[in-house]
Amino acid sequence: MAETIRIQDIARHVGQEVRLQGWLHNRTDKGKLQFLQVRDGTGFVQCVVFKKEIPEEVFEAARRLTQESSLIITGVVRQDRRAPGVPGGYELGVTDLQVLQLAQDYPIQPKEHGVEFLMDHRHLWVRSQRQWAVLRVRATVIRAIRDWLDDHGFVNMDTPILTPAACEGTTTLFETDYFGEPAYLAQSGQLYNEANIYAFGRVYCFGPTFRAEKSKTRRHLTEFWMVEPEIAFCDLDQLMEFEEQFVSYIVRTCLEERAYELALLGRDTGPLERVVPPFPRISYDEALQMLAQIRQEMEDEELRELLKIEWGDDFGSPHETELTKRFEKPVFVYGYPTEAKAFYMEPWPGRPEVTKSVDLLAPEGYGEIIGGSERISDPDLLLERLRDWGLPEESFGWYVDLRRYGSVVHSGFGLGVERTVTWICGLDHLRETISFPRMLKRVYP
RNA sequence: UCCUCGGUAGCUCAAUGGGUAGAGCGGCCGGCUGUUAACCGGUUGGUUGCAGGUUCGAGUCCUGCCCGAGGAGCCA
Repeated sequence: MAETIRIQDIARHVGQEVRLQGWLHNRTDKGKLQFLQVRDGTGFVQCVVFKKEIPEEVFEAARRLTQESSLIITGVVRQDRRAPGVPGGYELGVTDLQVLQLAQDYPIQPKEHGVEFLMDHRHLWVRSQRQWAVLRVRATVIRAIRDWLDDHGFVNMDTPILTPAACEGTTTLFETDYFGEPAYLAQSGQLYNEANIYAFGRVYCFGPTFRAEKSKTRRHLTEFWMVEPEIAFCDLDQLMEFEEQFVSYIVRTCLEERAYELALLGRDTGPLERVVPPFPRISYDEALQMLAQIRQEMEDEELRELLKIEWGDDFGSPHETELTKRFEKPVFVYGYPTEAKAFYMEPWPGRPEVTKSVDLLAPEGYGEIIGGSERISDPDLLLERLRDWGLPEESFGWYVDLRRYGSVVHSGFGLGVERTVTWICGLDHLRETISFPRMLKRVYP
């Protein structure tokens, strides 16, 4: 009996009779000649059925196949540059076909659909080529993240998802019942990993993060994945070096391993090829000057209004988008105003109104994919900040403790997986970068 | 929460100034030996988001509501 192979390995079987197990993705019927596009999870391949080459009942079975029917198909692999698929250029000259289930009325057609319809059918939409490509890039991004960190001395140290209070005390949290007490779904593991670095030096947590913000934009999910490395004996400059090496590795891995997928998505990989260290670094103050300049040259009245900003304000999406359009690589913006950032950030030496914080903005208008900072290492300063921010000292007792027993300079950052995948894939909305997105108006399916 | 746009066949959309709701795709039947979202012929298909109002007559005008999309704020 013919060997069962996977489509991704098809190039190694030219001239052999093989079996594929999969689903009918699409078809073209030319009468006595049929083209079946079959997918098996690892790729897409064209299977060609000639009436005169196979028994009548097999030809009839092929003729009656419907979109998404499950099947086992046997045939001889041959090279043909006309054959579409991933990898393209190979097709199967069908000799036998076994239909496992004939699908009825599959709702998603190979044509344009609206977002609402597709999201209602997300459980089926993931089968389509674009979604398949995006989600495979995501898997590669995640593996690249772990590989790089594991190879650079980081210890994976996952942190609790059920937490007693806001880590940063600002954004809205999802509340849940914890045996009669309120508990909240984590929005960051950072504070816990600031404890873990004192045991392991370099650590990272990687998991889902929850924000109950009523954000209704193309760059927000209520449940998203974030990797948060935290590093002992690391200041802001060293942090930026980590970040640019890290991000460059992720991008390069996708270029090397997901070339088919990026091509299928129509991604221009030119801008991604340029993602190599060092990345440009500008201060918040310089960024404000650039924005002022951009505003002056801006013809669009409405956009000019949106780009208004005063010293002390954090950037909004329009600011990030316009800034990053001016750079060919991801760009670091460091030194944000203290009042716009979290309580735990180390003040700039000699400028208490500025923090040793840094965001990494992805180019081509994509904007923030990383937020990070050097953390306060002095216990008295930290206590002062807790008071200034109006946070309950007793809740942060353990956190202040970390500054009492061998405190060291340390830094860390959080990278948003979905935003990174959106950028690498060149998408205009991050909802396609996770298999079942959770958004303001979406918890089904 | 605010601003803008939208909701008509399974899907994507059309329908003059208020006058019998239509096309493509899909499905079904038939044809075709190189298709790439094939093509050709036939056929099937509707509580126009919901409720009320104006009118001889409402997909179209008015009021309220529901749902979705894009953006702002907030953030990764």
